[in-house]
Amino acid sequence: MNPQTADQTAGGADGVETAEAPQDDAAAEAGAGDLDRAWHALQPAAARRLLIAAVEAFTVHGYQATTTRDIASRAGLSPAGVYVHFRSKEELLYRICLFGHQQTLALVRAAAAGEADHASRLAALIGAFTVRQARFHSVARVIEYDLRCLSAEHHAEISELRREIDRLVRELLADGAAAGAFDVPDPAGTALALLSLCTDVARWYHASARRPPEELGRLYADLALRMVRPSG
Amino acid sequence: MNPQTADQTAGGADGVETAEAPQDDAAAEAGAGDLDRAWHALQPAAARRLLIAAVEAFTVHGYQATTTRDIASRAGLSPAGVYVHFRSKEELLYRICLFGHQQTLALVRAAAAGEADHASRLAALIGAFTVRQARFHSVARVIEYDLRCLSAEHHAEISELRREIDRLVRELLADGAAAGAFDVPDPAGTALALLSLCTDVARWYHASARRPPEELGRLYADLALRMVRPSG
DNA sequence: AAGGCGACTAAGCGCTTGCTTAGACCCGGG
DNA sequence: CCCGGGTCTAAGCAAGCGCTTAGTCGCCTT
Repeated sequence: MNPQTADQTAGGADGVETAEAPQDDAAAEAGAGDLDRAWHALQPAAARRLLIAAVEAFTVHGYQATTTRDIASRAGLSPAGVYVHFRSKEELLYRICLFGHQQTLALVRAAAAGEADHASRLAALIGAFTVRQARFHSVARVIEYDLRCLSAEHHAEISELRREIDRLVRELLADGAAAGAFDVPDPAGTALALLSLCTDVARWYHASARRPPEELGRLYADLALRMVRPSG
Repeated sequence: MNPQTADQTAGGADGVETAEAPQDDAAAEAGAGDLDRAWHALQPAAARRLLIAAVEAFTVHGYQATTTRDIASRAGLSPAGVYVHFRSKEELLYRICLFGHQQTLALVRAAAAGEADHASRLAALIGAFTVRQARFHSVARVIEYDLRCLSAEHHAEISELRREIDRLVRELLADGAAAGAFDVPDPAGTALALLSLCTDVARWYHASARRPPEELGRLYADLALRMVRPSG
């Protein structure tokens, strides 16, 4: 339907600019090797290749504007080859969302569990989530942007995972406040803001961003601590 | 963190739940009266009706999945009626993005200019931006989500406006830090985070959110001040 | 060597898309 | 009363969509 520029800008030092170009692959493939490793559990290989191809295509054009022919050709198959492994285009999206959310939830749980005090737990959680959103920004973008294209049933299932992540953050803030470690007048609102901040990384981050994932993770962890820091 | 098909949530007290339904209009039309007032300058009336109809449709389905027939019928016209006023579907999106960004830029400039000290300026800017993103969440969502569907030329033009907003925030942070009012180790990163926070409101906010725009604005302004507050 | 089975393709079906065309309608000025 | 120009519609075109079908290929088992 439309020509288009591959990424949009948020406005920050990282979000801005990227002159027009690399369009498909330079940006997507930087993470594609990582992704192939991270998703190695997905078998058979042709199915995994299709999922990764779908992530690339969805990231660039969005779910709705991506054709199954595009996905198939990125995976080196004919158009009909997709349907050997997946029932429909929507199932590709569903598998991406499901696996992506499961991995994120596991990561966030582990990060929060590995620390002793409330502040370290919050910093670890926000930092780990941010790093993941940046490193796997292609997957993250599909997961965050194209959620609404899922069928009602699949959407409900994924929403459950998202609520679980939300619950984790909110409880951490409430516990920290109860223990006197945090000053949080509005725990629900603050949890919302923190997750929103991490989520939105998927929108503006791109492979050539000048800020590496780890540095962004440290920045966001610091900002999170500032948001809950007692004032005195 | 998420309910249903029509809109998605980020996860907080506001984002969650809204049982499945009103889909098209109940949610969109709450703000549509506001929008008709806010966009009254756009003439002729049929063109404005089409733009508002396009905002509604794009918000619900996204630009790519919206048909020109849907837009036309929401505006009470036949499919061909669109092309009397606009060259193409993309021009509708462009006009929405252009007008929306111009209004946001003007609002943000005015908010920052109306205050004396650095902290008040920051709070006013973030608060005003947040309130606008929440109140006109339909427009905001189109503007933030569907940017990439613009033609390369139009995309570049809108990006210029976005960079201007970014510059405003970054300079405010730098000035405040120079004057000793703020503690900001990473002004560019913090500006990015602040704008990202406001931008993302468009993703999760919906008309029936339990938190009214003004309350969210106060929360976000407070969080912004906490992010830059000197630690002593 | 024969048979069976999953992976894959060439071709194409039915449908929807953005947009065009030819013409009907409305309304104010002569 | 007629005309001219802007507004709008009914009908439809070419292109592209998701997905199916019928059949081929190549590997594994026996």
